[in-house]
Amino acid sequence: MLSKKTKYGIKALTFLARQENLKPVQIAEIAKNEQISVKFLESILLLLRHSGFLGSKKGKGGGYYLIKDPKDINMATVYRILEGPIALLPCVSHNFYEKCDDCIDEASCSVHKLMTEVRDNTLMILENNTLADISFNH
Amino acid sequence: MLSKKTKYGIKALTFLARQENLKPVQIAEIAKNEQISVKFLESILLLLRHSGFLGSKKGKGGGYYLIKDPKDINMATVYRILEGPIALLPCVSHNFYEKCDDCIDEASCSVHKLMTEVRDNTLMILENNTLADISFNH
DNA sequence: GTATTAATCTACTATTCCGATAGGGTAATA
DNA sequence: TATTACCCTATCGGAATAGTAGATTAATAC
Repeated sequence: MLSKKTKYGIKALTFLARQENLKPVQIAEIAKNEQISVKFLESILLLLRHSGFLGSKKGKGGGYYLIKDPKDINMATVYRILEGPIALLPCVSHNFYEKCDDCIDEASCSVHKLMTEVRDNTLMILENNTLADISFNH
Repeated sequence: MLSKKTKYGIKALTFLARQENLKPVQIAEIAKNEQISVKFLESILLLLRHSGFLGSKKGKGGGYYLIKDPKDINMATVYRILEGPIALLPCVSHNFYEKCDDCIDEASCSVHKLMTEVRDNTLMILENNTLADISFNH
């Protein structure tokens, strides 16, 4: 299951992508529109800023804004930053690989086989979607 | 991430599918071969029995055995019983649907849109795989 | 230069779930 | 009738999630 952190993060990015101008949007405004706890959203936006998606401006008229074109924001990257591994098992993950304690041979592991297939497909979908793709109807 | 319950459950089903005869296999034997805690596996096998995949025999020479042909055991069904919803969000799930508290309109929700695509694909893969498919090389 | 605004940072808390464990009960078989 | 092995209930520590609180810092407006 997707964590609320990821869900809220994607919603916030979408909200910013849908802004008509590039003026900073306050945390409180995003939180109100997307029904998210202000403080929780705060920590998510900070993470997205540190990850290079958002810029921020302090003081009056401040807030957060996208520093990349939504067309250039890949949802696989966003997913990995907010949620973590795309794979459902560490032994199937590219970026977060870990060997199973209980598994002697990955090649003969039925779970590994099935989850690799799921992973490959999910990754393909996330990589083929940008923030622009999911934010606008076309 | 996949729970150990699901991982162990699938491994146990695979172990039983790979048996050459249909004699009951003891919990302890499966647990030893797959490196699973006996007591934890016990609860998983019980669930799989209640769900109609396994039969059991008590007393000496007892144990668990498949009561379906591995070709007829669909991995989507297994996944739903062990892990729960296939969808990453309740609002995207067919079998476990729940409306989001924070979401006013699903049609315009970017997360909903993306996760629906992921779900459809994952479901397709799980439905196209049987226990036989993942247990044997062909 | 002072007040206001809004992001930043640190720390804490309540709740839930997971994985595992313990121990006795019950039914089938030899 | 003794043994084997499944069946059932209860519990528990640890980790993660989601949210909360409060103080700090930086930018802007007057």
